[in-house]
Amino acid sequence: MDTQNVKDTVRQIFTEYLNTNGHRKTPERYAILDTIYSIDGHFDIDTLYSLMLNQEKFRVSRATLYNTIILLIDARLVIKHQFGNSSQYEKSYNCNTHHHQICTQCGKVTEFQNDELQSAIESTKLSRFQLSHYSLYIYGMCSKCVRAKNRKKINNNNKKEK
Amino acid sequence: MDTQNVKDTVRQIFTEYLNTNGHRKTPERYAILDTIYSIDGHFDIDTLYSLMLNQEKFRVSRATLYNTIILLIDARLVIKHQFGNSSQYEKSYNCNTHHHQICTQCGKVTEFQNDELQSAIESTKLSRFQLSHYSLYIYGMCSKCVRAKNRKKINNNNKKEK
DNA sequence: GTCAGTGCAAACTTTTTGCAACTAC
DNA sequence: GTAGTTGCAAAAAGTTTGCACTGAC
Repeated sequence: MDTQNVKDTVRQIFTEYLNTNGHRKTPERYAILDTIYSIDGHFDIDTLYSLMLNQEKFRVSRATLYNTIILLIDARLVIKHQFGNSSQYEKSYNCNTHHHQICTQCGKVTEFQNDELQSAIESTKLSRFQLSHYSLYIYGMCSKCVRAKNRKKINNNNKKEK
Repeated sequence: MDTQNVKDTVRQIFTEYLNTNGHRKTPERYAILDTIYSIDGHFDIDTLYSLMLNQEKFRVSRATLYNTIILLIDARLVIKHQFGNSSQYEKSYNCNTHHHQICTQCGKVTEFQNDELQSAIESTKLSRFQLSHYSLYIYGMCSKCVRAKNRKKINNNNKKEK
């Protein structure tokens, strides 16, 4: 499915969602949905805000962004992550499921796919719970930080020996 | 292993960690470690702060709590979660691995264990990455919120039909 | 016309930072 | 004695809230 097709489809899904839940169909909401589906990968509210400002298509306030994104999450069109300080968001319709590898030292986030893992998680039986989505965060150190840390340890040992 | 044994062991691990990394062994740090290992389940900085105040054993500032907890995470004695608004922490030595089920409506967090899932995650091969720990968050709606939401939808449909 | 939704600014919460005082080494 | 730590208070960062105005229905 190409980008325009996806955008049309999610707009439809959103319209249905707004109808079903008795919300109004404002231009702000559609502009936000559209912008989000133009972004690849993660973004935070601030990034989205600047992006929409620069586009000059539609100016929306941060408050509206926060409000709308709650609806989009509820409509299953966006998912929310919480690594680092600010919440990160991501479009979720027609996107490959992926997992996240996070370096505890430098904070770098890498995505990876693993079908076995995915099916193991999806086949898990949950009691009294309607699954909507999931996030797997794998924490550790990237090779770069492992090396940096080893150097530091060696320095400390040298100091002690003096 | 009983609680006192665990506390002694983690104190040793922490001492080694502080030595290896050239940090000082302050009484504040050990008091914090001790308090954390008295808590079952999740806690946030504010809870830990009040807890330590009430104990009257040792008064530490929030700044020190933030500083120390970074060391404890690095020493693999504590893990950090980020659901909800504030960061949640949890002791991690000698604890069963568990996964988290989070209701997107009411925010309720339930823990569950699943050995198959655990081994699937732990056997995943990661390139250029030294795994330290991981968190699996499963989002969805708890049975209570599913029912509440259905009632709301029915109400909206009724309104439209009038 | 009505009320949900918006923008703005202020308030609030959580976390970080700068600095003087303290203390582990 | 020195430099890593602490406590405090101020600042920063992210998010929520109150209120007047707007526009979708």
